[in-house]
Amino acid sequence: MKITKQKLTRNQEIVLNLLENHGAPLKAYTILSDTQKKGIKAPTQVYRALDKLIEIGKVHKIESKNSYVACNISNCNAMTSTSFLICEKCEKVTELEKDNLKSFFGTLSNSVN
Amino acid sequence: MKITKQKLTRNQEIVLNLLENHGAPLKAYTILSDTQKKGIKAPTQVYRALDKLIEIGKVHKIESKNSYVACNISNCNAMTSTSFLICEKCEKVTELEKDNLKSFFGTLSNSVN
DNA sequence: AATTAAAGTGTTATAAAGTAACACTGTTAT
DNA sequence: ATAACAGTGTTACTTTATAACACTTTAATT
Repeated sequence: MKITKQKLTRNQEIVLNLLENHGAPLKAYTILSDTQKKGIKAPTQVYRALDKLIEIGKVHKIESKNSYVACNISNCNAMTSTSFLICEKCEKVTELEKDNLKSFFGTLSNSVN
Repeated sequence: MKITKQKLTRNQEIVLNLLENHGAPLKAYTILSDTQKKGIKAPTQVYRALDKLIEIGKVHKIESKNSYVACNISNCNAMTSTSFLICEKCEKVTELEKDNLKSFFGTLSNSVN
């Protein structure tokens, strides 16, 4: 069975499509204004869609930028342990494959408690 | 020569002392209300102090929590490459020594460009 | 010592980011 | 079919952070 967007609702799909087409992080209010022609009218609608997309791992939030980006890792099913390299000159964002990161932090967290 | 707080200004010291005494992350507006008895009256004053303290490495921002915490690494002089383990149950925050992290990401970023 | 540059201060106002609440609608799932 | 649940649209609001401006302090320079 291939992985599709079928279970996404209208608003969720609008937001995800925008993020995927854009290919770089966007701010919530930019998403709002870029989707108003499609019928999204209030911040709440954007944030609700983002929350769901983040929950299912399709979108990640880049905390340090208050921005949201479509996951570009194929067959991504990790909702957590994401991280990004952000170029301080050109702002280019690169998502890291998370498995190695997860084990990296996993080891550390064991040694801490 | 020992490392002191001498070069900090009044507001910077008020904010740093609060964070150090508290020993856990605080939000900017909590810092504001907790320092009003000491004369700090507006968000700007808190953010300015935080900016400086972050710049010199005495304080780190925890982006995912919009919170600020005093650096607890002795002789810290790293302004970047900090990271934290945050317990999802008790919210306990543990700062990681950054050298290993820095090299971890350093290797990755070389392989990405 | 007088002057100037740089950093910091106090203040008011405002922008940006995110959430609460409520009535309603569509979609499964027994 | 009807209950349970997730999603919608809407208004209002809270939280987080910054802009702008006039003024003061500190240290460095001639």
